[in-house]
Amino acid sequence: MAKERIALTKFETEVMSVLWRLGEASVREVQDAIERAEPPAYTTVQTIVQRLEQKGAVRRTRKAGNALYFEPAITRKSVYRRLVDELIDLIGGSQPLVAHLVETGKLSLDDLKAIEKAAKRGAK
Amino acid sequence: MAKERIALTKFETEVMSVLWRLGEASVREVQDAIERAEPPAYTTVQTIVQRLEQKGAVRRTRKAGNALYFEPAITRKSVYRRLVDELIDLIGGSQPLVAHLVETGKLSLDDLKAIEKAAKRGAK
DNA sequence: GCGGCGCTACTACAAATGTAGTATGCGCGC
DNA sequence: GCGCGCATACTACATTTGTAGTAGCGCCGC
Repeated sequence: MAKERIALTKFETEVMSVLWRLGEASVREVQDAIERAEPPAYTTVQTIVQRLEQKGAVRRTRKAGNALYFEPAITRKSVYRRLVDELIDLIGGSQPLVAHLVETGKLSLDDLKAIEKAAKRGAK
Repeated sequence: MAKERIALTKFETEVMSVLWRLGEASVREVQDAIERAEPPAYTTVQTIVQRLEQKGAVRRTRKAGNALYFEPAITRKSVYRRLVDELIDLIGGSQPLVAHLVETGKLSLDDLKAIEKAAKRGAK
């Protein structure tokens, strides 16, 4: 389902997050879903969605009233993978990354155990 | 050692990586240390280093010949923390992040165990 | 059927970022 | 002690990104 060599900016990624969460949304709905101190103007969100459309990251699904609805055209996982890969590359390995998480208290040993268990079950 | 609310771009972060690795380096050395298909021009690297200096991320240490040497003025950890935090925020938690790593094969169960062990020892 | 309102399409623009050129200065080797 | 060459300081510029305004069209309600 697509090669997905699409680079997304921060804000674009944020919009994608909303779409992944909602499955489908109008520009208005995306704007409403973004929580910010200073919320972006409607047209700002619109521009981002348009850019995403040009990049092939979202596609139009339907029209309700005169509003268009959009859905993601790339998977959450593919985008995460890209971001995570970059970070791993920078930090120098996934193990150091996780070690960093533990060190800085972002992740507890219990968390690790939970993940292990889930992984074992999932891998079956 | 500094509040370190410094935002770094991708390229800037790359340069910082070199400096953390080398401890101290001239612009020329940084340029040489960057591996790229198309290596950046000397002055390009120079510009980045200058911007880093303005941001307070690096500082001059000494002069050898007529070349300046620079060293990091912010810690690797503080930058990592920032990047990791952003990613966690986006993905929605550190646990999902690690889960993603395991799922996509970036991290094995053995890695997890190793990290756990190390953490236990370290935390003592 | 028509008017208003919301939505889209298009345009604009400032700041950040990546990339590099030019002018000039200074140190080292001869 | 002088000039060559590398390094610096300054300037420049295209692109990307964030942010938003405006013009105009098409639905829906009346």
